[in-house]
Parts: sequence; C-alpha cells; structure tokens
Amino acid sequence: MLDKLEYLLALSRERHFGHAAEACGVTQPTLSAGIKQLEETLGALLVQRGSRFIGFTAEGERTLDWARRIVGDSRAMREEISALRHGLTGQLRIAAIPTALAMVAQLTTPYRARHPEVRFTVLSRTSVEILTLLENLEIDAGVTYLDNEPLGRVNAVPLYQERYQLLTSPDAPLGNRDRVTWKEVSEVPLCLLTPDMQNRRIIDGLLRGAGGSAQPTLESDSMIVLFAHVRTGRWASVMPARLAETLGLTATIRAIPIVEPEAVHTIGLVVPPREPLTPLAAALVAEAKRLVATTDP
Amino acid sequence: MLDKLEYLLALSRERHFGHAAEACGVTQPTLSAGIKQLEETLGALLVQRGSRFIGFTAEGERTLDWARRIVGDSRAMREEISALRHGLTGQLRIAAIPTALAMVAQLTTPYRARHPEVRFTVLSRTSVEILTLLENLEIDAGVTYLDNEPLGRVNAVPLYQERYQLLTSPDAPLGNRDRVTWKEVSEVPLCLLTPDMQNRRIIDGLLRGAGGSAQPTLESDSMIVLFAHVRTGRWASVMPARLAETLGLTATIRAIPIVEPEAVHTIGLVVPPREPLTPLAAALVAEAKRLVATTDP
DNA sequence: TCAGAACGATAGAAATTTTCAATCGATGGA
DNA sequence: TCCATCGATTGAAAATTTCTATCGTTCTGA
Repeated sequence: MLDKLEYLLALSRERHFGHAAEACGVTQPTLSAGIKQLEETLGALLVQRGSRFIGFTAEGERTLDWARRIVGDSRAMREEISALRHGLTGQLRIAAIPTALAMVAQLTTPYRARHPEVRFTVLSRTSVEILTLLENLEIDAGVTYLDNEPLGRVNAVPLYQERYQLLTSPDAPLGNRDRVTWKEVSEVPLCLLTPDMQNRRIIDGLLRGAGGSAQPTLESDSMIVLFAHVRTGRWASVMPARLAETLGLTATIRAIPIVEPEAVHTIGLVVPPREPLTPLAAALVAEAKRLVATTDP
Repeated sequence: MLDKLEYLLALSRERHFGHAAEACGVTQPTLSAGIKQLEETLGALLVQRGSRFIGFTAEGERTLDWARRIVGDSRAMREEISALRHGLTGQLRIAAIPTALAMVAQLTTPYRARHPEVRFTVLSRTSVEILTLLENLEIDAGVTYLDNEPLGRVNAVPLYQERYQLLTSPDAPLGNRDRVTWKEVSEVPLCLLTPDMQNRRIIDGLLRGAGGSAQPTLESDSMIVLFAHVRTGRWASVMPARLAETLGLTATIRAIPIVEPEAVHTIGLVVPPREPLTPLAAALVAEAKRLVATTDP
C-alpha cells in the first residue's frame, strides 16, 4: 500500500504514467495497476483518465495530501530508527535560490563537522520550484525568500537579510561612487538572473519603483555566469551584499550599496510542516538556529 | 509495510505473538515473520526476545509511535475518501467512563440524525483504559475526566461539569435533608464503583478530605447495578447530578446535593491529537461543540 | 485525410512474496 | 521430571506482483 502511495506521488510530479513508473523503478503497467488498485481499495477514481494523463479528481487530490503525509512519515520513521543506531546517516537534499547558494556552505560545513556520515545534495532552483519540491518530498529543506511572495505550507527559520549592491568596475560610470540609487542603476546595462527567478523580479520591481526599468545586457540562471562576467571588469550586475562578499571582491570590481530605497529581503531555511521532522532535517534546522544565534547578536 | 505496522500495534496491545496474530486474522508464524521483516527493513531489533514476549526495545517504542501515526493516518485517508463519495459511513467506536455513559446518548442521537449510515459502538471503560484505547487506535473517541488525573496526549472538548449528589431513600438517615456534607456522607453505607474507576477515587478523596473514609457496602463497575440497588429504597449511593437525572428519580429516591466542599469535575470528549481527525471523529467533535453551545449559555 | 508517434490499458507468463500447517527448541511451573 | 506454553523455523502451497508484448485511442503533422 505504501508503495502505491509512492506511485501516486510520482504521478503527481511527472504527470505522466511512463515517466512516473521510471522514477519509481518499475514498468508502466505496474504503475498503472498500482494506481488502479489504490482506486479500488479507496472506492473512488483518483486520476482523470482520457487518452493520456489529464489530472487528478477531487478524491485524488485529497489522497495525494494524505500520501505526502504518510509516505513522508514512513521515511521519517526509517531515518529516525536508523539514526538511533548509527547516528545521522544518509542523504540530505537541499535546494536553494541562486543568490543563496553560497551561504549553504555555512550550514553544511558545521553540519558535516557534527554528522560526518551525512551526504549532501544541493540544488539550484527557483523559489517556486523549491516549494513544489518540498511538497513532493523531493528535497528535505530549502533556502529561499521568506517574505515577498506567498510561501505556502512550510516551517521557516530566518537566516539573514539580503541587501543589494551594484557590482561594477571602478572605471565604469558610477564606479567611483560610495552609494548609488536604484534610479541610477536602472540606467546601467546589467547582468541579471532570468525572470523566473524571484531575485530578478525583486530587482525589476525596485528598478520600476525608481522610475526606470531593467535593461539586462545578459541574463542567466547561474550566479557564476553573472559573476564571471562582472569579474572581467566590463560588465555590471546587482547582487546581494553577502553573496558578493562570499564570491570575493577583487581590484577589478567594486560593490556599491544601492539606496533609495534601501531594500531588504529575508532569506530563510524552509522545511516541511511535519511534526516531528526527519532527523536529518531537524539537524539542519538546529544548525540554522545556531548560525543565526552566533551571527545576529 | 503498512500491514507490518499493524502487526506491531497488535503486538503492543496483546503483548503476545499468538494473540496479536489472531487479532490481525493471521497465523502466529505470519505475524512473527512480519515483525522480523520490519526489524530487517529498519535495521534494528524492535522486540525484546526471550522465551516469550518481554517488551519492546527503545527502537521498538519509537517505531510504535510512528506506527500509530502512520496506521491512523492511513485509516483516516480511507475514511475520508469514502466519506467524499458516500457521506459518513462506518463504525464509530466510543468509550466512556460509567458515570458518563448515559450522556453519550446526547451525542450519538443528534449525530445519527445527521449521519444515519454511521454505526456506533459504545464501551464502558475506566478513564485509564480509555486513554490506552485511544493511543492504540482501538477507539475513535472517549468521554472521560479532563481534570484531576493526567490526561496524556489527546485533544479534548469539555462537555459538562460533574457535581455530586447523595442518592438515598426519603426514609433513610439524611433522607429528609436539603443538602448534606461529605462528612455526613462518609458515615452512610454506600454503593460505589470499584476502586479502579476514577469516579470512585474522586469520591474516596472527597470523603477522606472531610475526615471520613469510604465504607462501601457494595461495589460494582456498573452504574446500572448501583442504581438498581438504590432504587429498592434500601441502599444509598453517590452519583453525579446529571446521571441521576438521566436515570430518573422516583418516589423511592431523593437526590441530595453534597456540599463542603461542593466538588466539581469536568467531563469531556477526547480524541486523538491527530490533525486532521478522521471524518467520523471530526463529526463527533462537531456534535460535542454543538451540544455545549446549546446547553451552556 | 492519413500515417506515425505517444500514451495508457490489457493479457498472459514468470517471478516473487506471502501465508500456513506442522514441528521444534526453550522456558517455566507443577 | 514432566507437561504446557511460547515463539522460531521449515517447506510447500497460494497469492500477489511484476514484467514483456501488444492493443486501442488520441493527438500531430504532412
């Protein structure tokens, strides 16, 4: 029965019987039969059948909610019992928005010192994707914006405040300034994240609010790409202050605070709203709290 | 896997492999193998093995916690999906302390009017047993004391206040009084519940507090037995006021309030601390809230 | 309009798992 | 010491699950 619920979860992720089957490591007929059996035991159609996958019925959506919960709990059980005997082991899957990727190391490093047997997977994802992945039990935790856009059902631990700086060469226009306004930034050609990223939407909003508009010369979904360009001294970008520090400022780049308004957004750790958490996730939350306790005051 | 967790729950109830197997409708080797398989997948011993069942290991106890939760959720899922299509159906299992048994009708009657397809099982149990049954998913709800003794992990809805009266013949000593004290009651031979009942312990406490002690001429675990004796006009008892009213006072019995102190205990509906509840249990909670809303103000 | 591809359902054979009856070994009480 | 009880073990039978192969629909694009 538990495996059938896993099938249902896979189907909701993939929206395709064949792909879901592959994700579960079974053949498509097996998954089809599993779903059908689930429908029979529950006495209700769960999937809208057409010539292909259409969607779930109302009963299917409710069952999905339960499946997430039950499957999540059964994994947490396995993890917890294993942790009782062998300490924390296994895979901890984290997804972070690109601007927060660098700070993940500040969580994983002390985590690993405490629990050397844990292996990490860190994915770069948009804030929207992170919430979906969390819902579907595909990651254990995320690092994303806590304010701004709707967050959905998660538990959150604030980590730090994101403030924005113009990264540019000292020789470029504005390069000699101590601070610049968003209005001024809006007139510079920038390297920015793609518009599906929340950071980009935030910056777009700030630029529009200053009466300008974003004119990105270059877009990417990778901060490395943006930073590499800025580092040549021939491009400019807007980045969170912490990120710029982490990546390392050189003689070719200056980081200039952007004011009017001095925008601030909160980044935090998000975990499923399950109680209790899996031991792996709980340890990450503990690490996050430790981190803010040592840096904040 | 889910069925193995059911085996584990049965084993914790029965504390006996053979009985647990019978309760699950399988043979003893099947249950033994199921438990063993659970131990293998979790990688830990769950049951302390001697020549017979001894108890659970620490890992076993944690697994039991999870099993209760997971099995409970999977039942709730089935129930909820069934309710979406056919309305509320199935069995609602309630246990109540003897002094509250009569009031259960005030919950089940409006419940049945609303959901005619639901069948009820109402058991008479001690307050301690009710909590165990709730824990082990053997009942859906209980009616018991909310104050006084430790309640454990449950959600509670207060139903009413229990106040105590002396039930006795008008001809008996104290039979002509408008009120009596606990001190006075302590000198009368009484019909009382057995000492495993919390109501009895409460009354014992009140009598001791008044400097007396209980001298029951007759003990029973059934209120019907007590009431039948009182009704002959030749015995006396102490009962909650509501119960006495429900059972019906006749010319042969007077119900006399007992004061000094005027003791009050809260009776309430208790359900598992699961969120969300099963639809059957949720409907009972709704009924309970409706009941107090119409009687209290 | 039609060929081809994609999708999910179905059928039947094969493999795996589950279950049970029978029995064993150990333990504890009479 | 004997006997009853308990849980583990074994091997055969039964049930189930899974897979391969294939079918019928429904789109897509020429």
